[in-house]
Amino acid sequence: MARPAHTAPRTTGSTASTGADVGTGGLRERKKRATHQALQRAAVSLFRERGPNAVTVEDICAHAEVSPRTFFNYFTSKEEVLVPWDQETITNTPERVLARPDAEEPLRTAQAVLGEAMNTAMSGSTWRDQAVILRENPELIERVVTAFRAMESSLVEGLARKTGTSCEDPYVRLVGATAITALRVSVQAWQESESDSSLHEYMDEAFERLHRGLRPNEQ
Amino acid sequence: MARPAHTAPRTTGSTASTGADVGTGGLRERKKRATHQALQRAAVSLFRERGPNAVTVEDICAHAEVSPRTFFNYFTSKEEVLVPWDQETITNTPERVLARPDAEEPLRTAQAVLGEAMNTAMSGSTWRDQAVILRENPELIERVVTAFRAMESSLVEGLARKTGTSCEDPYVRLVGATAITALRVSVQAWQESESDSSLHEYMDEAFERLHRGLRPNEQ
DNA sequence: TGCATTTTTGCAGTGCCTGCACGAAAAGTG
DNA sequence: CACTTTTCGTGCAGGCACTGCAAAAATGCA
Repeated sequence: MARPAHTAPRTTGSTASTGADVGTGGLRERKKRATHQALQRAAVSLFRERGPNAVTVEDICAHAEVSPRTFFNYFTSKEEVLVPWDQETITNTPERVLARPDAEEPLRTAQAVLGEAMNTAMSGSTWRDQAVILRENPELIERVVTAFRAMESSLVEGLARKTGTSCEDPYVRLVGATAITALRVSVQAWQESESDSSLHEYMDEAFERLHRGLRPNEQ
Repeated sequence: MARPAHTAPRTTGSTASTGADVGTGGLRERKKRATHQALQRAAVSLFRERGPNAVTVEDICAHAEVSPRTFFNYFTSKEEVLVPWDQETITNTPERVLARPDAEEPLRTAQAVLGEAMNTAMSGSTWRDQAVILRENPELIERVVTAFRAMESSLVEGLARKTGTSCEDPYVRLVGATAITALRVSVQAWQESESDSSLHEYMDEAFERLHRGLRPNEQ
């Protein structure tokens, strides 16, 4: 049930984005990135082939050519390979919130910051497949939500600092939680639409509705 | 990971509320209710004593005096004992949505129906303890959210029928998801406040903010 | 009482996930 | 280049959640 902090190889500085910055850091850094990526690629690939239920951690590690034990040095659970954001993006969030204009309404700020975050996520090499897996196995969203919650906290922290209140402030919390929810709904709608339209269009629509107090469309 | 339907004893009609209707139905019905309740009580009680991590299914069953196997005839997971709603409440939801005035805005409808649902939940004998457990172990909320998702679906279905659209309609989905989120935030705030004020006050505040487009308090 | 149905239980098994301790690879040091 | 220190990969041993299956017990009904 509860997942305590694991003994993951610490991320010593520098970006940990999957795609970029490949040559940065020492040998160690590079190897860690390689292992992480290998595991993620293997997992996502197998998940798509057979469906997540039919893939064991052992399978993943066989493909990634590491010991099964190693998997849990990088991910706390089997499903964590599906989270769209890296740690960097999450920890960055408060700063990015503070970087927004002072006069901006919190909901708008959240919209903008989450938009940026999704851009980062979508530039990852496995995003497409991840999206397909989540569409075909909606149950998994529950598990992935843990990562969303981390983002929510980060968002709330930023908003709290920006508005000069605390993270426990009900208003700030509500904005954070609602924004994440809007994101979730948008991603889902976007995935189901097999669409040519971009995720951002769905996000804009959702946030616009929120901003209008969720009133029904006057037509 | 994914939790397929389990082989639970079928709930043949009649309410399954923990407290009320104790004498209804045949011996079988009563015994089933008794077992369910015994398991839930035992689990909640042990969770409070030792913390959920230190309680095994075996422990729970020992206290409830049933076989460990039986636990999973009633609950699909260890944490399911913590969900605040019974199946009845969830399946009822679409009807209750339709019973609301035609002119009412969807967000208001959601607020009203969730309010009723929480009243039912709070009348359960284990609610107080459940609330404490969730407060002390916020990680568990993630798991319990599964049940919230079921409620969300039910809510969306009702709203869709009420407004003459489909369950896939983005607006209806957004309202449902947002309402559940507001509920979650409200419950959390209420729990943390050690308060004399009622949950409904927190819910009203949250929904009012939503209705106003999450704009910051003009002061 | 005898038969059909439902629920409980034991058993055996799969697989996630953990702590621990050891060896190897890499980094820092002189 | 040796020498120490840190970090990472790995094997092992084990706990525990959860599942399907089939026998056994309990209940409902004629």
